[in-house]
Amino acid sequence: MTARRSFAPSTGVRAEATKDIPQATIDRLPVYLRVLASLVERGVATVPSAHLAQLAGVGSAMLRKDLSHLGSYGTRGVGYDCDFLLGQLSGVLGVSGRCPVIIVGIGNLGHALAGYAGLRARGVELVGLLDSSPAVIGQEVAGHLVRDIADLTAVVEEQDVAIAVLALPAEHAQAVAERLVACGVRSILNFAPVVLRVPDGVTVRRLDLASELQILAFHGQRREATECADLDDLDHLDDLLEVTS
Amino acid sequence: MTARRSFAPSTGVRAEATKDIPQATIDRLPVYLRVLASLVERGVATVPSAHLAQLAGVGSAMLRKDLSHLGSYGTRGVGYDCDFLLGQLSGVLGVSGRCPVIIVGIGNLGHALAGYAGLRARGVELVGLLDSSPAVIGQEVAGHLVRDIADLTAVVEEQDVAIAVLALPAEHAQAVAERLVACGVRSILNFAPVVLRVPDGVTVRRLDLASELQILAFHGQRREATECADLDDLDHLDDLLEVTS
DNA sequence: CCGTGTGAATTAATTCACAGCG
DNA sequence: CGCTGTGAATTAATTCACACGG
Repeated sequence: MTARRSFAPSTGVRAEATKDIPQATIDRLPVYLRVLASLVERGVATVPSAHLAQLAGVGSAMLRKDLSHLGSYGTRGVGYDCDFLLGQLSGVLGVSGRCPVIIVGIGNLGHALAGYAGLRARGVELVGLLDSSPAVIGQEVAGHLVRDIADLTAVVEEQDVAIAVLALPAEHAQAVAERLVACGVRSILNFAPVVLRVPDGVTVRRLDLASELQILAFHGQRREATECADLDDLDHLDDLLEVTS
Repeated sequence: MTARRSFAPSTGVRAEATKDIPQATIDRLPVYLRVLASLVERGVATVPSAHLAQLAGVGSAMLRKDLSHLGSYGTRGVGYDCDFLLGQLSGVLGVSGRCPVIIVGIGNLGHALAGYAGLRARGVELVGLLDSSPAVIGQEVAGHLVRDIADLTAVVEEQDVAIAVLALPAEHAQAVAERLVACGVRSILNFAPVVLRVPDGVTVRRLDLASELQILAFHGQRREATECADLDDLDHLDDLLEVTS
């Protein structure tokens, strides 16, 4: 057992709320964070909720409600201090300190994920790549040496890994997930198209290309159906006729 | 303008409901679909909601409520016919007919996505790869020739493309999205970390690695916080003590 | 004034609990 | 008798609308 992750971040954001923040809000914070980062980079000092909301693609009321769950960080009549809010959001999300991530499974997808340069800028640090295939072990990918999955425990403890990304075939995902949990990893991002069974207290998020496409297929289909219905609905003509009046 | 997507799928599932199905339900259908496929493959004929729910990682009440939005497809005292339900779900999602997809941006990620073999089995068909870089155009990737993005309109019309996957750098995503919309594509899966601005009637889903990791970071952090609180809460000892009693 | 923060109202999603069918 | 389908109850999320501070 090595030192657990550095306990309290430097910023003044701490236990405060962190609890009872709605999940739906949490899901949107990364978007706000990214938009803020781009504003700061462009030298914008302060931004009103309406503008920030527009950039994030949400309504301004919702944005204000979301932020109100973290505290009162705005100035009435002005808006939010970009720099300050950026720091607050980072703190709440837990990416203001060290946030070490490993990728397990260095196939096509693992390769691509490892090569995604934007991670560091967004507060998470890639600290290890693991695979079981001798064909990959020992290779260097994105500046990291691919290690044997047999070394999993060692890597997790050395680096105090917080999150593991699973980018491996569906049939191995459950077994690897169990090993991760046994090593103490409690957050898993699963790219394999299976539902992982994990004990309480472990958080899993699943990202599945095919599922997303199927959901989009539904919307596409529904749209065609309602378009058909619209042909019966001649109100559209009013818009055209008003031009002549 | 070429023939629009084949109008009505062969199955008896059609306009029926399709409307007023809650979004949260739609988001879960792909999971049910995959679990059912695996049951059918294993020769299971019929499955009760409790079992199906367990495999899908949801509560049985929710599963039944979800299915009830599509119709009454179960048999009381028995459960659901796997084969039949599979067909119904495919129909509702719109993957029982042709569902042609293109990938725009054949970098590391696009490569990996193109190579994902599971798509066909899940009802969507990869029909084209596009990129703007001469270094990639003309190469064969996953059995498809990479075409010039200048041919976008041609490809979309030839193949009657329903969905486009964006796997390109953030700075190009908005421009390409606009071109897609102009070509008539109304469903976009966006892997770039930007919020796309699209007209009403176009559906965009965003998949962002960094955002997902940040959300997991939040949960990891919150867990540590509550664990600390638990140190004050000595009830755990009861469990240990009971062994001796 | 302008824009935040927030109660109150609305709408969506989940869970409960049980009537009723095979 | 077991399991579906569903109203009713609960809980979560979103939107409204406006009081209040800078």
